[in-house]
Amino acid sequence: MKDKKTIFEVDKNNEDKKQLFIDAAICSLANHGYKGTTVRQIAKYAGVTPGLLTHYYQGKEVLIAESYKYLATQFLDDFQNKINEGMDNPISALRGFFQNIFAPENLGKRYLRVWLAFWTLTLTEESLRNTHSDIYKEYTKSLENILRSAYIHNEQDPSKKNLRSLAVGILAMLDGLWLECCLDPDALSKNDNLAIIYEFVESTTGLKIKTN
Amino acid sequence: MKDKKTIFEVDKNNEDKKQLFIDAAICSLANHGYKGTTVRQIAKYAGVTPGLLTHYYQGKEVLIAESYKYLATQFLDDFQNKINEGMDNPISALRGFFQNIFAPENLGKRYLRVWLAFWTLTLTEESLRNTHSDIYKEYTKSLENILRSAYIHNEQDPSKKNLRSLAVGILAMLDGLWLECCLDPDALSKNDNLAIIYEFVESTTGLKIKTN
DNA sequence: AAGCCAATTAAACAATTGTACAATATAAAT
DNA sequence: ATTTATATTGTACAATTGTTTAATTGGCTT
Repeated sequence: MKDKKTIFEVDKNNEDKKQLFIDAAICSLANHGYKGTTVRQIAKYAGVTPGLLTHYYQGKEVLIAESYKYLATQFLDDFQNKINEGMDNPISALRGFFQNIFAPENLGKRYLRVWLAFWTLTLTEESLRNTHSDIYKEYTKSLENILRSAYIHNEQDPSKKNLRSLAVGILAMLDGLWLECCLDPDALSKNDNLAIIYEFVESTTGLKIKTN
Repeated sequence: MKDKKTIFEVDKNNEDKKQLFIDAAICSLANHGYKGTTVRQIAKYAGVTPGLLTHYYQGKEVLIAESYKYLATQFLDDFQNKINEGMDNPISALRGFFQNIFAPENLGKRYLRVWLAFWTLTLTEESLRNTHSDIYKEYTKSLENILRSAYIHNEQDPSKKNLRSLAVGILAMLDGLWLECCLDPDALSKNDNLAIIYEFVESTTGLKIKTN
């Protein structure tokens, strides 16, 4: 199996130059933040000369917007794939989802730098706002589906629950915990976070999540 | 009573110049984001010439760091004051706290711009990280205190609950909902948010929050 | 080999940035 | 009124920014 490329490394030999620039832009955002992500810095990660950027993209801002769409879509796809794989046991799929979020390789300043840059752009570029909105809707919908399956799996009636509110609440708490973790890595350990999430999810959904 | 100044307006006649610059910096961040917050823009909001900034602050970055400390501290103080006032009825104080967060005047892009800029700085400046860490600790502690009081007020035993986990979880969900609200104002209404929060808080704490 | 087209480079552009500094204004103290 | 110290301005500067453009490369077709 191909080893999974992280967003912190760029394959300079990538023949798809448009994708190469996206990889380089994300990598630069992760390592140097929005301010440090200059055309020259992106070009360095791409192993290319600054002037080439405008040959493939209308400009720097457009490239970063495309990078956002790419990364957000990729995250959603990953999520949905993992969920669909584990649909035979929705509860353990849910558990895997939570654990993955707080896995060390998905935390840290470098990830936060990327999302801070994207959120910042969302405030000014309408196309990004629409991208975010679309992805968020699908995200919640997918989580609703797992919850529904989990209820059925437990022979409970999902129709008695407000699945949407549950999904939105859970995602909000995940975002909040993740944000705090990145801002202050010493504040909460992975186990702290999981315990909090499990407790909240069990209380509100009535589903048994924790393993004994 | 003095009308409360928002972070979107600056009193150019303020004789305390150091504070004037802080107000101007925050105002600029709110209206133009980190990228648009130049020394010249800050000076314009302060009604002053760009050169004056280095006379009162070591540089632009230092000023913004000070602005963060000021605003974060102010928010914490406001929170603690309101809580202390309502300590005779902790449950309604809690309710007021929730409602205040999702009041229209505390939402919106302009607020998010400020915090995105600050969070971004937190990733590079250690002093800001410490400020954030300190304030967050006090924030959770205060929320723990309300919860404890609420239990006692209801003649329940607070020692049976993990107050810290509850507080951290609630704050995380608030942050997540607030963030999503700012990024996509159409996604969730104020009532949506409150319903979600109330439901989660009631389920996990066992306290009755909702009004009939 | 010759010619052509796209990819890529290298250099230059004007604009904007944060900051430094000498000149000037202001107010207080003598 | 003169001095002194501080507050403020206006300008200049070097550095960096995103982008443009002419020159150069490299591979493909004929």
